[in-house]
Parts: sequence; C-alpha cells; structure tokens
Amino acid sequence: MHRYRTHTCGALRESDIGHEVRLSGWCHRIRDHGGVLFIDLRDHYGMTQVVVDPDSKAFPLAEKLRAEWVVRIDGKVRIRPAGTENPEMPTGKVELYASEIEVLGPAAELPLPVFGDQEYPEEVRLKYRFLDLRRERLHNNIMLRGRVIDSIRRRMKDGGFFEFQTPILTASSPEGARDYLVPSRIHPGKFYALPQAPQQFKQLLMVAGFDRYFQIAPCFRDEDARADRSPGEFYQLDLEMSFVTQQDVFDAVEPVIRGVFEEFGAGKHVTAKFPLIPYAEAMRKYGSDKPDLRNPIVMQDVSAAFRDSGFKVFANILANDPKAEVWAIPAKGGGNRAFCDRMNSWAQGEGQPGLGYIFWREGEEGGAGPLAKNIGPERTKQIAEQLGLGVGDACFFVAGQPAKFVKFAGPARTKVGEELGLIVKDRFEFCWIVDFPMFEWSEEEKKIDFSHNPFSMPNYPIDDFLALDPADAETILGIKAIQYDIVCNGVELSSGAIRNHRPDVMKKAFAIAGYGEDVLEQKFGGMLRALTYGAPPHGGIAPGIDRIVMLLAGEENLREVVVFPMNQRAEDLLMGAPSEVTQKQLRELHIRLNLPQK
RNA sequence: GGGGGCGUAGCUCAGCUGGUUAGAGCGCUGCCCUGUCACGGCAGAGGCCGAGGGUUCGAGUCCCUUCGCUCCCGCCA
Repeated sequence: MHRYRTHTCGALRESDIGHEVRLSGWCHRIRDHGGVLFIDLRDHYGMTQVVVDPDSKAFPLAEKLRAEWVVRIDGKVRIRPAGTENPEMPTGKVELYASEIEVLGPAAELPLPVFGDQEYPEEVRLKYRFLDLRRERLHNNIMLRGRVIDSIRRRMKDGGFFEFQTPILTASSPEGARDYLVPSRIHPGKFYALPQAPQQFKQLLMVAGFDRYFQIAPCFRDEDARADRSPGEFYQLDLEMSFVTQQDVFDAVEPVIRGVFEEFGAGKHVTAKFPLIPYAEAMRKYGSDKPDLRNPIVMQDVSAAFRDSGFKVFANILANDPKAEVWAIPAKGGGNRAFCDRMNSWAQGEGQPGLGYIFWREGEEGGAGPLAKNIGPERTKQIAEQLGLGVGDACFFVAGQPAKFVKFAGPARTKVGEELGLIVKDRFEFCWIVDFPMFEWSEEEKKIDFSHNPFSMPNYPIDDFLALDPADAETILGIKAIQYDIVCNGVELSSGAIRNHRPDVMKKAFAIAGYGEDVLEQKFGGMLRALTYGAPPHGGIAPGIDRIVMLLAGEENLREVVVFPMNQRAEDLLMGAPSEVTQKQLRELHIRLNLPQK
C-alpha cells in the first residue's frame, strides 16, 4: 500500500465498496455526534466522508482532530445507510469507515477559515494566501486560469504560431510606464529594466524572419494599481505576425478569443463577430474607448435643441464656444423625479455642478422638469423624437467641449444603465476599437505628442506623411494610427497595432512629436538598426491573460485570478516583498541609499 | 501625489440623538449527544473599540491628526 494514499478524496464510488483504501487530505469539516463522528476529508480532487465510531481503534484520535489538520486515514469503503446519501457530492453514495488515522500535519487555530464562502479582508487573505487558495472559489479560479492558458496555447499553435522566450533582464525604455530597475553589479551605475512588454523583442523576431510569434509573456510596470490592473506584474498573450494587414491580425486573434470565451464562458453569449467601432464613434456614442456594449444606451448630439433656447446655461455655452456641444444620455424607464434627482446628486458627488434632465410621465407627456419648461414644448418634443423617448422615460444632458466632458458623460451613461437595470449580464459583448489618433495635443507640454504607441504605423500614404509640415497641427492631429483594441464588457482586453517598419517614417513620426534623430538613435537604436536591414511589414496584439480569466471567472478584481498577488501598494504580504537588503548586497551593487526625510 | 469608503473578539459584523458592566454568529476550550453533511444542546474563555490628541461630568459614538486596508483620479509601450 502506498505510504499516503491509494485513492484521492474525489475518487471513491460504489464500485469500491468493500475495499480497504488509504486517503490523505485536509479535515474540511468535522461533525462530532459523541458516538459517531464524521470527517469530510478534502484534497485537490474532491471530498470524501469518513466515519468513525467507538468500535474503531481510530476513535480516540479522531476526537482530537480539528479543521485543516492534514491526516492519513485507512479504512474500508462502505455504502452509506439508506437515506443518508448526499447527492450533492460525487462520492456521496459511499463513505470510508476509518480503522487507522495518522496526523501528518496539525494546524494551529485558523486566521481564515477554509470552510464556507464568507468574505474576508484582503489583508488577511493575502497574508495567508495559502489558506485562501484552499478555498473552493480561489482554488477553482486558479485552475480555470491554467485551463484557459492551455487552451490559448493550443489554439495559437494550431494557428501556426511559435512560442518564444524573451529576456526578463533588458534595457529601460523611455516611453510608456515607469520601469522596474535592476542594478548591475558588473557595470557600476548601470541598470537593467524588467520588460514592460516584449514589444521590441517580438518585432525583432519578425525582422529575424520567424513569421509568427507568441508568448504567454510576463510584463512589468511600476504603476499604481486598479481593480483591473495588478501592481508590478501581469501576463499577456503576446503575439506578432509578418506580412499582415490589420484584418489578418483580427482574423488570427478573434477566433482564439471567441473560442476561449465560448469554451470557458459557462454558456454565456459571446459576440459572434466582433463589430469594428472607430475610436471617434465610441467616444461619441458611449463616452469611452472601452465601451460596455451590454449597456444599450447610446448618447446623441442634441445641440440643435438647445442653441438659442430659453435654457440660458446651455445656450450660452454653445454661443460662446464653437467646439461646444450638448449630448443627451437617454434613460428608458427612468421617467420619475426620484430617479432623476438621484442621478443629479450622483453627478454632484462626481464634482459636477449638476445633471440637467427632462422626464416624461402621465399627465406631462410633453416633458417635465425645469429644463423642459425653459426650452419649451417644441424643443422638448424634438429631443423626445430624436432619441425615441416617451412617457416613463428620462433624458440627461451634458454640455461643453466633448473632449472635456466625456470623462463624466461615459460614467454617467454607465450609471444610468446600472441604476435602471438596463445592462444585460451573462453576456460577453466584444468589439474592436479601431482608428485611434496617431498624435494628440499635449496640454502639459504644449506640443504634439504620440497618442499611444510610437511604434504604430500611421494610416496615411507614406509619401504624404514624409512630406508633412510639422507645423500643420490640424492635419497631423487628424491622422489615425493602424492601432486597435479588443474590448469586452467595458474592459480593455488588449491593444495592438500594425507596426511602423520603415525607418524613414519612424524618423518623421518622431520629428513630428518633437524628438530629434539623436533621441531616436539613443533610445531605439537597436530597433531602428533592425528596420534598416530588411524589415517585413508586421503587426500584432497582446490580450491580457489576467483580465480574460477575470471575466471568465466572473470576478471584479484581478487578485481573484492571480495565485500570489501583491496588494494595492505593491507589497507581497506573504513573502514580505519588497524588503530591505544587507549593506554587503548594496556595496556589491555600488548603491548608497538616499532615503526621503520623514 | 489627491479624493471617497472602511477599521469594534482569531474571523464576519451590530452597537441609535454621547450615558453605567461593549453584544451576536462562526471559530476556540470543556461537557453532553450513534447518521450528520452549515449537525444539535449546555457552559466558558477571549476586547488598547487601529494609534495619538482634543471637546465633555462622561467618548466605541463628536472634532483634529496619524497609520493601515480598499475603491477611484493622476499615472498606465
């Protein structure tokens, strides 16, 4: 007989009745009836009920067992007495009558019970992550993650992609997020950086002729955390392809993503064909470049209804600023004052002066509320008709420069959708966001800068692009990049682009953004050199693994799908990272600390 | 860096307009219980009410400061 077990805790069935077996596992739950005592013995594979009574020589020890002790139990499998089967458990028709128990690992009183599904504070859960991971929900999430990654690998390989490993210790890159730095012992004063993404490496692999690359790649960024953004490190399905158009990338990636969501989405509806939504349209309709399409609300421009109207606040905004507009957020089913007032207070809590509204109800079919009275019945009717609203509905309005108010309009649309229960859960609504602007006006630096990734190819005839006058801001700010995102349920799942593989175009793009060739050479010399010696047109994308698993697991927070996550302040409470190091270590690295005054 | 929320027993939480000895459930300890599967019953231990300061006859409760966790803004090729 094996030292620890002949079966796992999820294995025993009626066919095993009468056999002498050995199980090892954790005491999940113990029910002591004095004369008879039940132990639910748990391991990774399942749970089996163990019975002990005073006729067994294991009885005295069984009475001493406590939750989460690790034990080995020998005994005979027997059928449960009629009426005591548990149909909830796969092993529920049988039980193990214990003849011998050995304690393999006793447990101290638990700071975090494994049994049950109560919520516990993040701090305790992270400090005792190993206990939290024993709990069903997290345990399942982590296994789901593994299965999702297996499936992704298989799908990528079937699609003709090869998996590569790229360096973890690399060079600091000037663009993007803050780097994690690693001091060099051999080169005093110099540092490696952990890659924010294997961006340049995958492009170099394309230049090297490997044609189709992918990697489940760790990425490191020293930026502050969010619920959907782990501090420090996260994983991407990083991929790159040569000789492709944007459409080729879509055709390669969309089936992988859709397939994974259909495979693990527990039957939830998955978008059959991801619609393409231009960035500008997404901002206009949804107030976001990562719209939640489960929310049916589509905003509209209703400036005409307010221009020169009796509602002076909006009329003046429109009269005084040619860029100003008024947008409407329709709220079907929100046609009562209580709801409109609640939205108004919410807006004030968001730092807005308020949220104008009109609502329609029985007896006031022409529109109710102060705003309706100010603009009059004709204009109110015009709004109702434009948005298809009637009795029982409401509509909210935001005014000003769209570029400035979308940061509020987008969340307002979400809020209305949530409050009115318009968001259809149990669906994965995907879309591609395309046509991102290549450049944007940096208010901070008072100059044109890259809007997103400087490696993206501008969607503009190459000769015309090379001939651009850097002072022609209007034309330049209108140029789109061949860049795209996948968005699902309001979560940005991935970002990608057709890359700029032409050194002359790249030099021009950097020149437009105000960077000289010396900067380009210094920061991206390797990349530039590679593009000089025969670079294929190429492009790719990098879906976030953690976010995919988060959506599939139905979780709101990345920590629920990462085995050993850090907390919001980028601390690992279990391992105690970051930590101080010895003077000797610092000396070897030629580092002297210069700590902030406290 | 900024804003919101939270902080009371090992854990989850209650504790009203400030009022005498701060409660419940789970867990823990002891006793009882031979068919439970959230077993049940009885008894008990366990509290710097995050920390510091203030107001008050009196503070878990009000005010200020500070620390911790979390959510958001900034930031995020």
